[in-house]
Amino acid sequence: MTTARRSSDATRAAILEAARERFAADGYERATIRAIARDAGIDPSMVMRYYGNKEGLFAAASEIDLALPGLGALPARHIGAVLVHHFLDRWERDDVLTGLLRVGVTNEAGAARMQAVFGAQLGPVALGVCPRPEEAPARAALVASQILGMALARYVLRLQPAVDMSRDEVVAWLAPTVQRYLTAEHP
Amino acid sequence: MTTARRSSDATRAAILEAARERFAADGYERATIRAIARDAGIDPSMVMRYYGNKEGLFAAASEIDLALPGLGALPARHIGAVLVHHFLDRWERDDVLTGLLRVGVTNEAGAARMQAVFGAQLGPVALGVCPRPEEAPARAALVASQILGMALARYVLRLQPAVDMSRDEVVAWLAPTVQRYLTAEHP
DNA sequence: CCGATCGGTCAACGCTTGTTGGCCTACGCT
DNA sequence: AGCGTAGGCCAACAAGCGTTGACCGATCGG
Repeated sequence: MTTARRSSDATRAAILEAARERFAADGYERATIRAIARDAGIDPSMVMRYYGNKEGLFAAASEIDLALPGLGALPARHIGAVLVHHFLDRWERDDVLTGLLRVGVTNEAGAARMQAVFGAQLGPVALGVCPRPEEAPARAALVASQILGMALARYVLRLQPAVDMSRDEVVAWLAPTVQRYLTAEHP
Repeated sequence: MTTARRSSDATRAAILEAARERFAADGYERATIRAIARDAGIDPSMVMRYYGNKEGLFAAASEIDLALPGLGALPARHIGAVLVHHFLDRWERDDVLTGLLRVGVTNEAGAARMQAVFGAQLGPVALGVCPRPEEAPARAALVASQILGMALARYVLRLQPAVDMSRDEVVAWLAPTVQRYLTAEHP
């Protein structure tokens, strides 16, 4: 027994998990392929075999589904609270979003991915509830700015007061903001 | 005439300006000392002479004064709008803040600097206008989250709808949010 | 007029990075 | 039993990085 062998898929998954953690913790440049390979318990060259190059690895590692809840059923007045709550959940479940944010700030491809994710997944929600359809993109961007800003302060920069707030407090403060961005009349 | 000589201070300043631009455009790791030196028109070793090492250069390049306006004189009801307007100005005057944000997301020292800047300069403003003094840090963090979030969307990630909004639109949307975070009763 | 000082270059160092290609070996199939 | 193949390692590559120290010429005070 020199080295334990795994199925190809198991190794792929191990690499992906290690990559997600390292991208989230270190950002794109400082998350080295060598470190990721070490975390996954294999040789760096395996990463190249499975994902082509570093960009390809990041592309695979940053695939994400925000899984925003269906909006039709619930009362339109509570949509702000539901949305904020859901985003906090999503952000704390794993570190894919943190990684995406960290990379998106420095890396062109990361920024593009971020645009795509929020555009495609928050856009429809805004379209569904806002008064005039042509305002939907701007309203979605406003919501994104507040959600991303809180995530930035709380999970990335770790501003002390933002970290100390409870989830309920965050929801209580942010929900009315999001609600207004989505449904209020254009000021 | 082989090479034009400058005063020491002029070169220091040239380096600092080049460093600010590169840090803002590329983040900490990709902003290389060699590239900064090239921009400033000198040899990389001069950067070391003047600023010791890369960390020292960044520390010097990220010194910033938010220059928040005095809050005493103006009517307390307009403080949200004034604050948002001022931040947009400050953000667009030069790229120090963009650089600080870009670096703060990946770099420990950058995050610390960001915490210091916003804590020390936004904190007092919150303390001056919020109902209960012990809530000031949390309120300042909330304001920071919205301001930073908009800066992130507009100047770093460049989400299209956020870029397309006029300054007045941004102020109109964000001012009530900031106003509420600072002065409203704890929800 | 001469020597110190100042602004500046040059060449190299040790190291890390992404990436490549060859080789090895255990396993599954026939 | 024997062979192909899949999973994996190893060693090396070229390039780029931060950083160092020796050297050079202009300038300026005595």
